[in-house]
Formats: sequence, structure tokens, C-alpha cells
Amino acid sequence: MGRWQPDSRGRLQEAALALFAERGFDQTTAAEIAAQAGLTERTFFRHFADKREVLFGGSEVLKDRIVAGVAGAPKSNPPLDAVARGLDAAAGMLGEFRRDLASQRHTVIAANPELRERELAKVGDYAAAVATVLRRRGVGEPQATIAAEAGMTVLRVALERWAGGHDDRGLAVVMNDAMTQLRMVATDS
Amino acid sequence: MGRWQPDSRGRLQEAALALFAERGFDQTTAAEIAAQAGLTERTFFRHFADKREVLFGGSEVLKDRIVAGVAGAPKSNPPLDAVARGLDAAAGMLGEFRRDLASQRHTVIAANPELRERELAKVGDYAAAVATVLRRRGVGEPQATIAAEAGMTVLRVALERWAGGHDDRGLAVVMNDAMTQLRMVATDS
DNA sequence: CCCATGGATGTCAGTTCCAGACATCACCCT
DNA sequence: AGGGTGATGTCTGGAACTGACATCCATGGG
Repeated sequence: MGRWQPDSRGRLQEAALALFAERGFDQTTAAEIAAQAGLTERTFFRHFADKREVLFGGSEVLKDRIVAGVAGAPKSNPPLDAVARGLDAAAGMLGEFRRDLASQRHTVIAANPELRERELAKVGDYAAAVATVLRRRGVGEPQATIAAEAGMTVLRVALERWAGGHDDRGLAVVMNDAMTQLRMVATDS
Repeated sequence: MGRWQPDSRGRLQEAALALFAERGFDQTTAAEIAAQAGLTERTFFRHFADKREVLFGGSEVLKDRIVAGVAGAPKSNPPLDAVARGLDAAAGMLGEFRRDLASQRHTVIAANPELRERELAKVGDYAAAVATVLRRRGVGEPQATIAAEAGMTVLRVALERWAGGHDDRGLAVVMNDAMTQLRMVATDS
């Protein structure tokens, strides 16, 4: 056994989620999280750029999955269909995750403006990446950005409904549904 | 003349924009902004909840304008058309503003992740307000949220193109254009 | 004309977030 | 055995905020 317990990063994430859920984000200091994980505050900030970031560990992986989904769509697909492939990939990945943890995380984030801000920024980052892929597929501007942003809106709305417990169907279904609603809303006029 | 110079809030906003543009957001302290405006740090934080907020002074007014625009749309308008009315109102208000200041502000925000986060949060707030108005008009969920969020996506994209100098037409035109692109992207499949 | 009140500001002290610089310790490789 | 490496701890300090309290001036009532 090493000098240190394994997976410090994971332990910090677990401790943070537990403490945030228990006392709230503002009432929890980075030092407390670190202590709970058997580490020091300084080490916390070596693993996460700021206190909020500890809740967004899998974000990069998810982005890559989405991007891969979009990139893997048939060349003939119109932009929003390609984006829908990315959403399928996202639903697949998030579906593997434990539902209760996703829900707890969602509750914590929903309760704090700073965390909601960060979440929006993350999804905005996905959108930028997706737009880049779309452009590489020959989609022009502003269509690429609009399709990407609209798609990430669908992701956020579906995730909110699913993790918020307002829709008990599978995430993939909820997301598909939201995409359909977007198409209807945009068409019907 | 009073004990204090008038319009402290406005002076703080001006000073902040100037300093941010000159040295960057991170390299400017709240105390420096306050000093430039002839005030103290404590007073800065009495006017603005945090350092970023000083760049988003007119945000509430803009939200009200958008909401009013949506609420004022003919009852018969489908949701996204009503939202388009809100966007017209926004374009009208932002058009009154000095273009160079809007551009400078946009440059500062674009250069800093924390500021981009805050901007996303603001627009997300508009979306929530618009969704509420739509529901009051009888639009169900998730259509209301989707229409509102899609509309605010159009706002962001158009604003980015306009303030970023990528499109020299009037803001209203750019926004109308973006809305049309959204409809096309969502339809064509 | 004086004084009480209230709003905007200043002063001071304290907490927390976050980062730079450097030390330490176990492990690994040769 | 010894040096290199990576993760962690320690120390220190700046900057973002916040609460408590003092101050000053405009205003209005007496």
C-alpha cells in the first residue's frame, strides 16, 4: 500500500457531494472537504481549479462522447440530426451512472446560483465543440453554432426534467422527446 | 452640490469597463475600480454583489423589456413568434446604446471565462422569465421552456455576431436572420 | 434656527478562496 | 544504494467578499 490512499480525486468528489448535500455549498469550505477526504486544502486546489469544479469531474469525458457522436453521424445527415446523434451518446453515458447520485448532484447544483452558472458554462463549452465539428462537416455559420446551441438546449432541458424527477422515462427517451418538441416549436408558425 | 459626486453606481461602471479593457479583468481589483471612481472598496460591494456584476448593470431592464415584448404579442401567435417579439424589443433597446461601448464590453467579456459564465447566467435568467410568460399564455411544458431557451440562444448568437463585429447590419436584422436560421435548421431534416 | 432622522459612504476586522514557493516522502529504475 | 519523479504537506500572502459600526450631510419638523 502506498503512502497515500488511492484515488484522492475521487475521494474529494465524494466528500464534496456529501458535504454539499448535507450543509449546502456555501456552508462548506474547501478545507473541510479536503479534511473529510484525508487531505489538505492545498491538495484540493491542485486537483480542482476552484471549489465548484469538484462537481464537474466527468465533464470533459462527456464532451468527448458528444463530439464523437456528432462526428460519427452519416455525412448525409442534416446538422440537427447529427447533433441528435451526439445527444444519444450523452444519454448513453449518463445512463450508466447511478441515478440517485445524478439526482443528488442535480439537487445541489439547482440550489446554488454559482453552480448553475458553472453548469451553463460547461454545456456552453460542449456547444462550442459541437459547432466546430459541424463546421468541419461543411456546415456554415451561423447554422453550425445555432444547431449546436439548440442541441445543447435540448440536452439541458431533458437533463433537468430527468434528474429533477419530473419525468420517469429513460434519459434517451426524454431527450428524444425534447428534440421533437424543439422541431415542432420551431416549425409551427 | 451634495457631499458626494452624483451617480456613484454609474461612475463605478465606467471605471470598471475602462480598467478591465486596459489591464484585463483579473489584473484589476475592486479597490482599484473604487479608487478610480473616488470611492472605497466597501462601497463598490454595496452597489454590486460581486466584481463581475459591475458589467451587467442594465440586465434587469433588458429582461423586463424582453418579457414585455413577449407578453405584448398577439394571443394568436405561436410561442416562438411571441418570443421573436421579445427579441425585437431587446434589439430596440440595445440599439439605443452606443455601439463602441457595447463592443468594448463584449470584448472584455469574451476575454474572460468567469465573465462569459455570468453572461450565460443572465441570459438563462431571461429564458426562465420568458418561459413563465409563455406558460401564462397557455403554452405547456416542455414547449414553453424550449421555445424560451431557443429564443435566448438566438439572442446570444446574434449579439455575438453583432457586437463581435462579424456582421455590420443592424442588430434587429442580425437577430431576425438568426431566428430564420434556427427555423431552417430545425425544419430541414 | 435647531435637531432628529435616514440614506449613502467610510473604516476596520475577519473569513474564505485561491496560488506561489518550497519541503517531504514513498516508490521506481538502474 | 542512490537519484529521479510524482503526489502531497506547509507556509505565506493577495484578493474577494461580509458584518458591525462610525460618519457625514440633506431634509423636514418643531
